[in-house]
Amino acid sequence: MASNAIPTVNPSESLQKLPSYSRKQKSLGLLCTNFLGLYDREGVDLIGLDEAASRLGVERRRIYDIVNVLESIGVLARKAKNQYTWKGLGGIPNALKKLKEEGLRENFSISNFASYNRVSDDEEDDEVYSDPNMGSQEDQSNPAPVLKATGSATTDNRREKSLGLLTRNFVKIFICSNVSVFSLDEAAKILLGDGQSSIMRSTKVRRLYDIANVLASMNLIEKTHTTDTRKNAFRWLGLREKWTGSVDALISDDPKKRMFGTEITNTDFKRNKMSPLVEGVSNFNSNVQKKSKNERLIKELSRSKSEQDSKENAKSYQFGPFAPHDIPKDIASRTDNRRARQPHDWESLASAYSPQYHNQALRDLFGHYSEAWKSWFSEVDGKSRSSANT
DNA sequence: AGTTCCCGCCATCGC
DNA sequence: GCGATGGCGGGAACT
Repeated sequence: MASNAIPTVNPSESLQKLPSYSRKQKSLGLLCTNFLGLYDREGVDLIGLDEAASRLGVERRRIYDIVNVLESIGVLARKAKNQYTWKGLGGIPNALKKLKEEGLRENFSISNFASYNRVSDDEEDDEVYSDPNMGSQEDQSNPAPVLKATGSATTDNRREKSLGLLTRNFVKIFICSNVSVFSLDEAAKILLGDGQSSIMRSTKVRRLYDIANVLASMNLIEKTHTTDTRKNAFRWLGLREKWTGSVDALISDDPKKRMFGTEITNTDFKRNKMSPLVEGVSNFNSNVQKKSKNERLIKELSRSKSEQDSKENAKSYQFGPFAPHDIPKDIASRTDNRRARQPHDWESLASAYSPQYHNQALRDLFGHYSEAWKSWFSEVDGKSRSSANT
């Protein structure tokens, strides 16, 4: 009930005219991008949540959000209170592979989810649990019990709704079905198990937006719309030719496609009120701009990119932003990738998969990932080839 | 007006 | 208790 307090505007700031609040600058997607830009580098092993929060200039609460989905994707692993182990982007392939196996073992294999099957979930970290599969008479009988009304196991109940679990299930929907486009509403419907609708689904959808935004920032999925309806939806991109055209991402003008860490996440004001002082932000900025040995590489990349720039517009597809960081602003905002919705030719894209690094530096940078990518790609992403669906 | 989704209150968890 | 987590939904930005 007691809704938020009143705006409480600091008099000294009131004259700042309440600058145009930009929601985009505070998005989870951008935060995720910056987060990766900050930690996706050699030497990173442990990550403290407090540190991350201050360096990124955001509240701790937001760190929990992205960390939970990143963990589901295999980028991080919880180590202790307030501390995570950095596994890196290279951890994604295995995580997805594992999710697919789990998903197939569960009801996620149902194509199209014609009959939305309930999706209860309960495995934690593989071991410990004796049999998450096999027998299956535990509770398979009931059509769609979902959510135990009883507050018995509050812990389970809570975990059942966790962002992490939701993330994993969301990913499974894509990975395990032969459908690559889902609206969040559909996804919520599937994950909630047919039955009830109401506000419960809208809450779910809100969470899915959060998740989708960070996954989208990593180009694991992208925004589109269902063909039939004009309804907004997300398409699974998976890893694909992630590294092939990294240069694109490096100099992309689109925030969402820009490489990690190229833009500050927050400005000093909040939605209503103004924060007293930017402390964390200035701190963050200096960190992001920290001199990097990659800087030279970046320049080089942008150069080689411009050479083949012209032909790029035609079938341009934004490749993953999995790239280094600390790119100079002027370079970052150089090109105009204001491309219109390109007619996705996923068939050829998939079959045309062939890592072509533009130079030695890039190869060095991404080389250690390529193997895992390739092996994973042919396996997990195989479905996308046979179903150029919609 | 409908969609997207940030913000932060406050219930729970874990010690 | 108390700090760490993170569910949840109000409501503002965006379309």
